[in-house]
Amino acid sequence: MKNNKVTIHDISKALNIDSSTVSRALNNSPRVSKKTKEKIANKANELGYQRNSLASNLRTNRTNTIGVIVPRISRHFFARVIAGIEQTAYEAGFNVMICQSLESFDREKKLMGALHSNRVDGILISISMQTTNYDHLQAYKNHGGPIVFFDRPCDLPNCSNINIDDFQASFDATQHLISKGCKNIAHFSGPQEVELYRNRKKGYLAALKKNNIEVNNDHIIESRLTENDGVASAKIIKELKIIDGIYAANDTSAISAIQYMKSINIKIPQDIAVVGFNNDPISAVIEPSLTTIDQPDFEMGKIASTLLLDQIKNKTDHSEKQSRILTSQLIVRNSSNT
Amino acid sequence: MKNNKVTIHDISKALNIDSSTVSRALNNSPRVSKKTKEKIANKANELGYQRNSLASNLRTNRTNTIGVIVPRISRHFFARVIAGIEQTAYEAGFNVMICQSLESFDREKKLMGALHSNRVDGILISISMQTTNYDHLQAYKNHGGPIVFFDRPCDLPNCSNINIDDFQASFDATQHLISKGCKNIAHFSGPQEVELYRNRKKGYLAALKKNNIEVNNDHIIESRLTENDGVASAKIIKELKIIDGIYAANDTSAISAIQYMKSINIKIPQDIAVVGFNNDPISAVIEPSLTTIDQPDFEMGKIASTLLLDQIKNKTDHSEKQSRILTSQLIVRNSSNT
DNA sequence: ACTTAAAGTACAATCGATTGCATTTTGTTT
DNA sequence: AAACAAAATGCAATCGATTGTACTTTAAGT
Repeated sequence: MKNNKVTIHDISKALNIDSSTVSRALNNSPRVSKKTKEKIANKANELGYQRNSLASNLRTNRTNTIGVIVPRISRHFFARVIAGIEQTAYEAGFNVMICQSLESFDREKKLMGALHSNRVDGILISISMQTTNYDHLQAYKNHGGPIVFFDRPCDLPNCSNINIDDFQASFDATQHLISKGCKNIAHFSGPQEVELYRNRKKGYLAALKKNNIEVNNDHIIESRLTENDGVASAKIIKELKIIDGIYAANDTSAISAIQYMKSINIKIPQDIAVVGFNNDPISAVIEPSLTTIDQPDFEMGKIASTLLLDQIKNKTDHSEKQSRILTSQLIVRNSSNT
Repeated sequence: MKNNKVTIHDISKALNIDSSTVSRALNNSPRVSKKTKEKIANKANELGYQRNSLASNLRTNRTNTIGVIVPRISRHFFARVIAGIEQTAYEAGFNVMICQSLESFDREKKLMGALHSNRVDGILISISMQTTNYDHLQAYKNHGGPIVFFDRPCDLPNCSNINIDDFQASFDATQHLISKGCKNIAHFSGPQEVELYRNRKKGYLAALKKNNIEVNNDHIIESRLTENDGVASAKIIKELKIIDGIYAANDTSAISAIQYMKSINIKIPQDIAVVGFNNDPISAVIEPSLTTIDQPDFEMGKIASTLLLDQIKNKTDHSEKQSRILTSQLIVRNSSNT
């Protein structure tokens, strides 16, 4: 009653047809007559045959599977990217293995190993915040297959990167606050090991400079941008007393900051205007609704996986880096609209 | 430079040691001397060897991988369940393949086939809304491995189900509205093919009955409970004119309904009190904050995967059904608190 | 030094599907 | 009916790792 896995040999025996013919029939090879194909298909169905991909992939040295590693699937942005990836992949007949690193370097390393070991044909990854060493990525690149990075840039040789222009987006966000009359704008920044956050900070700084506003390092608050960090950062802002605008490098921290500030009667946007980053669904619902940066998430997933699939198909080791920078958009809502 | 996959045979040749010994060494078998193990480990490292799981799994007939199918990974509830599943699985040395059906029966069928074909050792699934035929599940159960259902019940023979008591939770939610003085309570229900929604409806009906409130079928609005459905349902409510309470079978529809009602100046909870289901993060942020049912999502994932792993390990085909009903909790917030 | 048990290593079959090549069957042409 | 090309099927090696059994080396005991 158990372990009754059906193989092509079972079909082969049942019909007294060689297993090679069975295999070809199931793969719809033109070398098998229509009649035999039907017989085999029926028998396969009857026995409940399901191809053993392990065997098949071992033989063909192809899994038709791509691996995806994101920090956390529950984040709206990543969920949307994954949706884009899956759509493209499924259309191309590829399976997708989704994994989350939970921002842990160790986990990311293990996941890379597991994907490599499972011989996925390629990997799409948004590296964890802790990732500063790329050996595990290089190892897969050397002996595994192509890698395409998205969202969080990574300068591994010969690997494409799909990102938005974080610098520009941040510049726009900050400029927006300035144009709304903010004079002392704080910035909630993320871990500086992460290029993405460095770029966002640069955009913020550039906007200040452009407007001849002096940079005050006390106004740049660095954290991991979690919910708790948002509240903690808001407390610091409050102590500074002088802040009239916040540009947060993600919505999560911006939202919890808003909630905290509301609870202590700071008026938004009158006292302090706030701009976030990501356009999380929650940003449209909170009151006041949050001005934020909308990224082409779904499209990013589609482009990243298209690029990866191209590299997988053109085994021709051109592996030319084909980085793309997508444009994001400032969505002005009430948290910055006086 | 490419396709340079390293195998145990490469190591074997390089060291002039039989591949069987290499295999045993890499698996830390006691039959290989410490010295040889070291030599092999070093060489493996040097060559960038990564075990080919396809070959290994084919031989051992075990993948140490479980498959997970959820309707949509971006829903907070499912993301949390997955977190619980992954924690348990990783501790047990299992990999997890995450897939989303997007509520499509066809996709679910394909995913089951892919997981089966990849020989996952077992499957955890929350079936799609469209799923009323269970042949694809039975097929895997017959020739593949154990299945455990979570969240959405499914009565496949010999399969465990982990759910919350939807009836009781709904009863409590409705009773809460009644105790707050609501006389005409509407219910946003989901597709009636789905047992879960039938159960939630039953709980609603039971609470009315218990309080001698007559059931009015016009007050039960059936939909797929999407954001748009929430708005549409709210419009119907408005036309009824008489409704003073809504119990929605999910937060998504409740939240969009609240937003719509606010936009047309219906006061919540004064005019209409609202209770949702799921405790999405957004429910705490919306104003008024949403009274809802909190489910032990993370725990559900842990229990479901523990049960599955047990069945995988005890190959002893006991496969005794071990269903569990977890208790959920009503979280009272402002949308129902006058 | 010699036997013998224990430790370490090698041989060869195996998992299930694929595929180049060989062989058989079918069908067409004369 | 013979001849031959084309179509259909069969044979056997292969992918990379595992594992029962057989063999060789080491070490211990006397």
